[in-house]
Amino acid sequence: MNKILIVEDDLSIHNSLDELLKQENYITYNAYSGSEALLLLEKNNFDLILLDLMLPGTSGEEIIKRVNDIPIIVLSAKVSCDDKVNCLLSGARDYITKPFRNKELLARIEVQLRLKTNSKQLLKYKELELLDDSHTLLVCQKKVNLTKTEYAILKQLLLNNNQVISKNKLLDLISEDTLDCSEFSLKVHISNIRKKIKTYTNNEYIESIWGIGFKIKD
Amino acid sequence: MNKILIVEDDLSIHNSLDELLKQENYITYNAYSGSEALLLLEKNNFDLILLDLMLPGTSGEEIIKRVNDIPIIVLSAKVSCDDKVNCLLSGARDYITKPFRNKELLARIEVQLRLKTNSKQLLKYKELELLDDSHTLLVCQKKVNLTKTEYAILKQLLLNNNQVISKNKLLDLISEDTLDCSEFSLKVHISNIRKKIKTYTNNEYIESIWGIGFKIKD
DNA sequence: GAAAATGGTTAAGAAATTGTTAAGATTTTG
DNA sequence: CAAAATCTTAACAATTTCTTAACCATTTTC
Repeated sequence: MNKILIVEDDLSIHNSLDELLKQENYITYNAYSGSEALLLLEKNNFDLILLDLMLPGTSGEEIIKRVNDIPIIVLSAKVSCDDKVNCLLSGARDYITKPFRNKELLARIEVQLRLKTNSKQLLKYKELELLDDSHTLLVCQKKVNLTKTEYAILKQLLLNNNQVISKNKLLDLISEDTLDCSEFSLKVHISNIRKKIKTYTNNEYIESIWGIGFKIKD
Repeated sequence: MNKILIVEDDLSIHNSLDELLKQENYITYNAYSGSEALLLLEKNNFDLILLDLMLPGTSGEEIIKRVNDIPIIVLSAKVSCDDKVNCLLSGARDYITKPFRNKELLARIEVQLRLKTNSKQLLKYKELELLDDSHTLLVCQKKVNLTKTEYAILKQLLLNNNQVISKNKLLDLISEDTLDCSEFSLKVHISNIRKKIKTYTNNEYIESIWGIGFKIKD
């Protein structure tokens, strides 16, 4: 679920952008002036900013200088080479001149967001996503809190996707992260993981192989 | 010293690109066909690829699919939206239509190379801002004094924004700034930082990941 | 089809980790 | 050197997680 901030004062452009992005399942935030954008930037963590240059309040160029760690795509009617070069050199990642094709905008947005997620280590399977560096599980893009042991178990199952892991092997694999885990508690943990996954989807993910162990359902 | 591979079969365009880049102190490598490009890619480690689409031998589109870890800027006479979208979605970082201004090309090259080197993030997150020189923290623009150790801890957490840092790793990271910090005192410091942040905002910023460590809340 | 074995769920208490506070030790500053 | 600031330690409280155990469901075996 990527969060995109739209900074644009022209209402009709702003609304059509907003609609377009929502159709693509982005979460949009709306600023109609430069100063409003700066306020939102203080409260939220965005994945991308779409930025008009000619804004009431703080100018787009000013915002580029203030923002450092969030990719910015400039959307501007200014077609001059100098404007482009200025923005790109002062920190913008891309510069698209109006009018533009929606498909191209979406593709260029994808490029920037791809860079973010590419650097992250993740285990993905259908609706499940395990973000290793933030130690979180996303089920249908929604955060689910797992305990240390639950996380370790699910990680091993996903690592050995579609392969059966015996209970003993599983216990062995997670033994670095947790001590004293027995077969008794393993089944409780599995049950708890299933319950947590079930809060956001009806699909079963952990399959029991009778007498042997568990695997991720194909 | 950045190494750029130019993949272009038109001799006059190729040569003028080569000259332009050399003037800017880039090291250029030259491929005049797709297959030649692939050969060079096997032997060398480039920082950037400038890629024409219509090539003898392997096509530009094919090369985009083969290359994964090197930023590609497509330079093409194809102006259609579909061509752009195709390239961008299949892995290119940028797409410039011919003819183009040299200055714009150079700026867009800078953007891609900047991403490589500019991995350090600014220490600003939502309502928090760390002023690196004066050892102060701004919470909602208000000054808060941090001690040396507190500053070091928060700095490491913000540098690894939204990523879990184990307690041991954290202690290791701050060991340059402070000696003898144990897990016992770490939790006291975290508690004190939280208390200080709380004087100006009700938002939680430092999250505990049970059994592992801490991270900045998303 | 009944008995035995395995798997699933639940709840409660045990165990481990984290949070808070205060006091004394240490370091820094004037 | 004394005062102030900072850091560490330790004790206790609060919280989260883990294990145990009982009970029920399902599958296998005989």
